Amino acid sequence: MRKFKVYIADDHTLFRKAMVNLLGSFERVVEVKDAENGKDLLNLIKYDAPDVAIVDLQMPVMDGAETCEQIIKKHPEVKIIILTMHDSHKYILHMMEMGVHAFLLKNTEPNELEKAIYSVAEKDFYHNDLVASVLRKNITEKKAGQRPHFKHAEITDREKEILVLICRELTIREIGQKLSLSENTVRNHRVNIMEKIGVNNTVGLVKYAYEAGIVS
Amino acid sequence: MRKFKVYIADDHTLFRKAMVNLLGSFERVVEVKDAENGKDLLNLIKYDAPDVAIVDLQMPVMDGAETCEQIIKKHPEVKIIILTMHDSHKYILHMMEMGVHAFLLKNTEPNELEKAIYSVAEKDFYHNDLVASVLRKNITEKKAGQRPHFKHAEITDREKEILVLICRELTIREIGQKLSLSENTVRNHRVNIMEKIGVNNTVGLVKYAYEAGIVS
DNA sequence: ATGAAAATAGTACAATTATACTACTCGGGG
DNA sequence: CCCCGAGTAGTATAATTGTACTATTTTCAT
Repeated sequence: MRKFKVYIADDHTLFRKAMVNLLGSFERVVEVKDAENGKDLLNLIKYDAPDVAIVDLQMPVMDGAETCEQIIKKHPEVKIIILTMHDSHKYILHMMEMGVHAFLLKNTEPNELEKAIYSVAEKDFYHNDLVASVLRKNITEKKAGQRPHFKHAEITDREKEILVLICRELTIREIGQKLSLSENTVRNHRVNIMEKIGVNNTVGLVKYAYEAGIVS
Repeated sequence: MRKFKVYIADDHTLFRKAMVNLLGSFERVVEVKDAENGKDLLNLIKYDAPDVAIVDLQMPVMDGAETCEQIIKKHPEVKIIILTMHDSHKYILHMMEMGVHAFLLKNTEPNELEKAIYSVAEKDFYHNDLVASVLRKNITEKKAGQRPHFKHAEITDREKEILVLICRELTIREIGQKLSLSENTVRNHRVNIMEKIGVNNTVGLVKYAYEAGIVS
């Protein structure tokens, strides 16, 4: 029976440490290390690669998506399990395309996590209801053929910067002043973000920022 | 050396179960029970009261604030520790007034949680940096005397209902239609919410909803 | 039964956001 | 060398939100 090395990245220390405990109690897990953000996780991996990396989607410093992209590029042998609070279909699809190996909500049972670890380590993928529903939704939406298919374009650094300021309750004008930009430019960035993430008002922007871990 | 019974309420099963593990490993904790929301926690307490209840501020069904209010009213002997992801000064002050015994961010170290448990169980309160900063801020704001002092009024059920719909990206008009209300009424509720929580635009509303656990 | 809080509805105007375009510059990859 | 995406800036208009009030009815607790 193979045993596995597992690393976990999450910015909430209490959750992370508690998870380290839990993971350590799994029979086929032999070693657990933890990191408080994506950057630290990458450093750990560079030094000594694990079988499985568990990554919180919501993290500051380097968010889950970027972290996974790096891991997949530099260490394709490491299997990735994404943990997320919100079942945000948007990224899940995007990250499946990137090659992530499993998605779990933070309200799953510990034994499902255990199954998922063994599954990704041995069979490359863990297929659960969450993933199934995302795939199904994707199919039906394609059939309906409504929107221009949803650009899975990443939002750029500049756009992210502006999104952060929007979430600090600044108006377009104030953001323009702060960044020494024309209000029109800021407005354009804002519109571009909204198009990329597929929303059409401020509420959608803020929700995205929360769910992507760009704020708090 | 007294030993303590500790209950925890959190809607994220993985976090909760991991915490049960962690709590069980503390020397002076003899019994741990968990509930996935405020209602269940109250039932547990009614049946057999613990020394300390750890409550997540962000929960559906019955949110942290309401849960604490009930516990304090019906079981004043139970000490309460609030766990929160966001260091939202707003509620912390409000909940301190209610009589909650400690506040911890989810990114504190496990041993701080352990200290906090023993402190609230024996000395009624655990004073940390988070609490200190809230108190300091409260003092300075009072001195500055800017806003009409910030009503710590609870938002009502109707207001909460409307806030939820706002967070579903409905406009005032759509909410009015959905609830069979005049747009003006919805607008008024919206304004009242904003005043109560001390924000002045949509972004603030959505952030509050997230931080209070009213959405996702 | 009486006062307070909550819920309802209104008017009017200011400010901001949302939509829909065009257009120029710059740097990097094919 | 040329194209493309990112970043910048603009115009114009519609829609929605934000502010500031008044006012009536309902509901609930003392």
